[in-house]
Amino acid sequence: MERQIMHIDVNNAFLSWFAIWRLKNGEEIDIREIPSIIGGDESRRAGIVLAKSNIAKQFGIVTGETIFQARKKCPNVKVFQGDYKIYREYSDKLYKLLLDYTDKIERYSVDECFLDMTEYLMKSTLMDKAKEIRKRVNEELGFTVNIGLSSNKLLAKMASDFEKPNKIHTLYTNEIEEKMWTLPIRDLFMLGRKTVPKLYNMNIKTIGDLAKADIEQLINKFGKHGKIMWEYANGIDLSDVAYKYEEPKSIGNSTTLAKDIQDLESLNEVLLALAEHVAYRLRKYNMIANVINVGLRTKDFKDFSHQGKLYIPTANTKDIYLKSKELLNSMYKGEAIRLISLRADKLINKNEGQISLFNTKDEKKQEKLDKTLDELKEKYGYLSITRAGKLGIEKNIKFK
DNA sequence: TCTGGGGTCCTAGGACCC
DNA sequence: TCTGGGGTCCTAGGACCC
Repeated sequence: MERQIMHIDVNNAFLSWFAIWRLKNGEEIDIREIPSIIGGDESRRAGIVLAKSNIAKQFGIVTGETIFQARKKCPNVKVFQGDYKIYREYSDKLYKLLLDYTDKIERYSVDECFLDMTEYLMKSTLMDKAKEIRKRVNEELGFTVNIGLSSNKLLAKMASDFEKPNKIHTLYTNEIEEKMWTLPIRDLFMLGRKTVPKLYNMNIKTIGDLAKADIEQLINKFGKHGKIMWEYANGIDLSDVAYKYEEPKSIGNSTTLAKDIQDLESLNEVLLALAEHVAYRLRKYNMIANVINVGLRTKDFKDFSHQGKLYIPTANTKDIYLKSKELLNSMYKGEAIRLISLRADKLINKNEGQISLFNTKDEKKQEKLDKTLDELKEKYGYLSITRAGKLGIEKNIKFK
């Protein structure tokens, strides 16, 4: 039976949500009505455009470019910083509203959902439901969404990306040729800045060109990715709406440093702050890590990383810090570093991890210490009590 | 005051084993 | 004498997404 899939995408999510929040908190100006952007912190060298108003878009401002470039295009663009907590709050409101329609909802990101409506339609059509959802989101939550309708996730997602804002589009199999094959290949999901030029060199310029290309040749050149891009171009996607909770496979944090750092001691201090945060998040998920990965970005944007297995899977701050320090020290050759990252990988649920025979007294002590500190963080805020905080480096790093 | 941060998945090559 | 082949695990790097 043909599935009934809906993809919902919040228009200019970060900017719209921040606009509503401001209005609710007594601000007069609706930043959706002026040239405005949500951007990162320029003083911390994180000054990129994260979202833009429709008016800012008319000036040619695009997501991902620097705020510096955005200002050149529109000198009086207003820049706001936004807040992830606010985004989360509105994302949750949307999710709750959608639960009125189906519980088969995949939260693909903070501002995108897939809905499997196959078993929830009764007499009404998918289009009826989409219209109702759009209306209710407008009236009850105060923002707009684009909705894509089709028989699989890929096509629904492509559809929601058509004309914006506040629009509903269909992209059923019989519409692929007319609505999708005419688009340039860069519009196809999963084709990014590295692959598009390669396809151009093969004289594949539209999604239609790709759909009609020789699949064997694509697999030859791109491996598994070649098969997927050919299938997507032909509107083939058998994946299910992943509505069940899934445990994270990795948890990491990274930070762009306010200034390049060129000595190991200082890098180690930043690493401690990262370790503390990553381990804290692991414990909140009740997960333990088998592998630790440390990454560096040099001042000229060269990325490299080292990873290593832990002797015992853990979520202890100290153990994670010591492992990451070992990795950092083995890889660092004195470059000027712009960004440092720490990622806990190959995670398993703590309850699934075998009760370690090697669990030493010291580890139990660490676990207890971490637990105490976590409780204080819950009570008084994350930054109230950090090991790294003592070193005064928190101001270099931003945590939620 | 030029370029975020959090993720997932894939691949190539080396080590090691039989 | 002149160099297998399959399988698995591990690591570094990279592509892509929002």
